Amino acid sequence: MSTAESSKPVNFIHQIVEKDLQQGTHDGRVVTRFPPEPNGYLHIGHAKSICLNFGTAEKYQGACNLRFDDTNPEKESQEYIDSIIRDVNWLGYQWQGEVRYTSDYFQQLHDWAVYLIEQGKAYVCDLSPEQAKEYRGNFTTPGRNSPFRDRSVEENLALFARMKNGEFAEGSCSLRAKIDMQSPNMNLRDPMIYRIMHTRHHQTGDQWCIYPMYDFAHGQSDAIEGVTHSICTLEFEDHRPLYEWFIENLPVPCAPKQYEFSRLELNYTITSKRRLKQLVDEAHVAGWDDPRMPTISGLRRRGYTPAALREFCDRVGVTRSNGVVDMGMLEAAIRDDLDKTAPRAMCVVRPIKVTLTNYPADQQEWFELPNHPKDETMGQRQVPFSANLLIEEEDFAEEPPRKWKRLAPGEAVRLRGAYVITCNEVIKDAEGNVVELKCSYDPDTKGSNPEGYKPNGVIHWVCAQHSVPCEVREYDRLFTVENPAGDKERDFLECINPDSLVVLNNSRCEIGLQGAAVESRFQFERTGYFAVDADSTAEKLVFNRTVTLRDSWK
RNA sequence: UGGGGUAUAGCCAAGCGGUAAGGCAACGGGUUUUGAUCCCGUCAUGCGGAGGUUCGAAUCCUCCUACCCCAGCCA
Repeated sequence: MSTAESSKPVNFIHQIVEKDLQQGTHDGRVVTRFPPEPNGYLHIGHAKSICLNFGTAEKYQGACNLRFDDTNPEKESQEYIDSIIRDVNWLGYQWQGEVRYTSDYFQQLHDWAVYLIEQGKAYVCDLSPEQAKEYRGNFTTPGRNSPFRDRSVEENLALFARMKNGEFAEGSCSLRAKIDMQSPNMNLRDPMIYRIMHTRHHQTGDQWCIYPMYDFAHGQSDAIEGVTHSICTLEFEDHRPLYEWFIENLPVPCAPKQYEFSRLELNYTITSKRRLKQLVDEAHVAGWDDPRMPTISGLRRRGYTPAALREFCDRVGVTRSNGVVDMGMLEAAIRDDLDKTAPRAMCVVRPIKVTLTNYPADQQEWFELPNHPKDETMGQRQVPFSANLLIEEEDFAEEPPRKWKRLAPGEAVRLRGAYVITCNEVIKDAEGNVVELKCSYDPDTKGSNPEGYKPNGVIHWVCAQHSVPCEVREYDRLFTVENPAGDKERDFLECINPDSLVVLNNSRCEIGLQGAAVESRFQFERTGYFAVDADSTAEKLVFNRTVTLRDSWK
């Protein structure tokens, strides 16, 4: 097979980069940037952008900057900055140099605004927000020129200086680029480039009371940093002509190019910052890092690995078409990773007592089980065994359905890594609930099956005394419908899955898990992948179910 | 409604004029002391629709349709 046949397809952004490299555009440099506004926590959609930007730099020996697009201090905070830095780091990417802020460039941006005024390409407009809206026109009606459009350079310079000096109230005037009020592209109808905002900024304090708009800040910041490929999402497509207008009309050091790709959309969840914030603020979840949240920090706490998230982004691909990715793809990615890397252990989530009537009551033995069925480098572990055991409630059925491969009256199953047992007696409480199973074990089945004998199933178990009490949090998808935010009739909050979290307090895991580190991950055999939650204490381990095992039993 | 985009299987996605990759899901079968993993197989005479160009079209042309984005002093 040739390398061409075996190599993975190259996404359209990478095709552009390769062509640029080939033609020597941007002097052969590849510089990207991940530019979040610090107004919320990063979510799975951002992961796609992070992977694309950092991944592109990595692939082509370029560099990627981390820049906070902090032009609107009203919505931003240091908490968000800290969380974003943490999340990008956790995903395993390293940015070039220091973390950058658009606010680092406020002076330069201001000077360029002055430059535009001097060139007669920007003016101070006294139209109120309402009037400006009216003058802008709409899709079918062209806009009209502002009555302040033809102020002299001198007047504009003076007015802009007074804006900057805090002489005007918010909303009383703004600086606008003089482009084309008739343009079919609304972004070109004399866009606002500076507004007055008497708000303290988390980085620059009270230094400024005028702040640049996104359009005026973004491209120029890219240029300042020497960005070559400015990758953003599709909704900024209409902004590209404006992005280019500023680059062409300002004495910027280089000419970055903007490219757009489609946002990641996942079913059974939401990625709107507004709604995620609402879930947190109204306490529908425990916080931004609640394991049910599609945030990076939530996924991390849920037990997802950076490798799985990166693999997922890779599998999803990069295109310009809007689609909705199935949650199953995300789950497949984490299963693939954890199957290879997570040590196995046994944990009985919903215990039911099993007493071995023919096993000496005072006897105890230890079995040696592999930590991984295929990877012997992961070593072995010791698991204690005695006459008093615990098995999973759902592994016993008084009246087993067809093809049942678990325990039932009169039937035998293997206790994983130990003996084959047979259920002889079912003990119930006053309400008729099964509370204990009296079983007998077969000493000849220790470790392996005798000649010609094979029980029809294998179940997990734990020693009643020598096991560790723990709390298990079974997480499921947060919403019951594919597109929670897509229903005009029903608020997304009404679509929250009432069973998205089930807490079990009587679970017991094998002794070796005692003291397991927060964030360590395990496969609880036959039940799923679990990660140790930060809520764990010395007295009680808390496990989060990351994802169940695939279950093909119907 | 003016402008800008996008349509390939249930979902994501390759393809760039030479006869429809791959992944997820699903469905069969094999191995298995996890109903897991792993392995093998099936899954688009078809590329939003209709015309056209061509020996040959998912790829080029024309028209049509559907969906997404834009009328913040948000990003």
